[in-house]
Amino acid sequence: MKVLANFVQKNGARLDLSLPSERSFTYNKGVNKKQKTIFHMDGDAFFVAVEVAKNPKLRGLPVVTGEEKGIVSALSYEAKALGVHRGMPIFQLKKQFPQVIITPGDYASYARYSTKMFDIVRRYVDDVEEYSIDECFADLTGLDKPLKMSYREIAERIKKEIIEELDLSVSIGIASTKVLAKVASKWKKPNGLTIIEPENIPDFLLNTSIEKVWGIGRQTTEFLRQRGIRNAHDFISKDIEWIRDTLAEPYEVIWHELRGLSLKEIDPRPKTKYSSMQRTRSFHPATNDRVFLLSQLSKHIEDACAKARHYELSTRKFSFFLKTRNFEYFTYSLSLSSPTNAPEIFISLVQRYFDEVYRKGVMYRTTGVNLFELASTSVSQFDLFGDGDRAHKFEQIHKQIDSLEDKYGKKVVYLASTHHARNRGVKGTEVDDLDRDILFL
DNA sequence: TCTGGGGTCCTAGGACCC
DNA sequence: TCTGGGGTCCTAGGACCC
Repeated sequence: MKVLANFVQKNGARLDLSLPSERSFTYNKGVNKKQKTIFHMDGDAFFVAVEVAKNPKLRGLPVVTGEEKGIVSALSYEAKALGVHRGMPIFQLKKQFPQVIITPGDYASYARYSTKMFDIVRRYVDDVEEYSIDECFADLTGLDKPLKMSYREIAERIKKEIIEELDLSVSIGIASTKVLAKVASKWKKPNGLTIIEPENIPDFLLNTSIEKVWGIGRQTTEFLRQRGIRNAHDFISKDIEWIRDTLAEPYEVIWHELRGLSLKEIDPRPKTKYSSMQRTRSFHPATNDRVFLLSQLSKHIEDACAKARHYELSTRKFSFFLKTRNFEYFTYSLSLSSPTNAPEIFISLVQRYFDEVYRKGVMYRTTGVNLFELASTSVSQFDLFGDGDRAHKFEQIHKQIDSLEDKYGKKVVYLASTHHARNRGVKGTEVDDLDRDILFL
């Protein structure tokens, strides 16, 4: 039995394994004064819904997206009703459910619809936190007066406008905290609107199993279940001291939020900056081909660096990893003397240290790279003494290539070390590709 | 020399999310 | 359910310092 690392230090002798004896919970009235009204909205089967909005002939049919990934990444309610589930391999889907319509993901469209959907919310409230492509939070506190509508009416208007203008349906939850608003929006799906009033918190939580709570995942669910905590109400019935002594700090925040005390702020700042970027790819069958694996890593670095340059971000820190057929990770982390976003620098390091993680007899299923601690590329960060000079030259070259590619379309130019990965499985195209592409390094 | 008590900074890796 | 890809945040513990 694996114990969650976060718990290791604290779950010594003093565990209380008993069930909470009292199942009644009284809402803390002191909190009422600063009662907030938090709104959470969640797109219903969003990716697939956009496919249907683009092509209404698909309405009412079992549809999934994710063809290019090889697994079902989103599915319509009709597909779900058949027994299709997220993560199901496409080949298996085809065999088992030949009637299901499979589409490739069209992320540009999803992003467009997402923006439009959030803009409708912004007609009513200025500060909207775009939590993911199909989910947002907003603080509606006090808006009922100036808008001369109840909170329910505001939510109904938003739903109506999204359906009429975008042909999409959403589910909305309203409660006094973000965690509760998430519980509410999940309560009825699709096309739901659920409001949790403070006095109804216990009822909702008694019917919310612990793993459904935002922030409580598989490991913590298992840990809590062993201690008799099955639903969210069991969780909030524990003393705060018990939570503090047994779990890590984020769970204390969840405990308060579930009781109605708002601690998680709405953060409306646009997420244009990334603090890390990663690129990974799995393949099957698993392989031990050293050249192939290196070439995959090269491609990942090239792609991640292209994105980093697009956002004008650089870093000194990066890592690469191989994942074995048995899902074991072997990671190698590196620090440079100065930040860069030139792939040549990272690739030469991967080539140098690859054998620190690679083993001859082992079969690998995934490769990946991670750039982290990304920061704005600053003009004045020349490193005249170290590797920075070399990196700087490459950065200049890439700047030129990037602007060329913007003009003439994507990926005309790529690194020679990536060639193998980009042409895998396409037979008889090698010569053509060499003709068309400019290779360097 | 077999031995402190503390602070800070960094890293690796885990858990979680969609 | 034999498991894709892209993120964020947290924390224990080591390194280093006085």
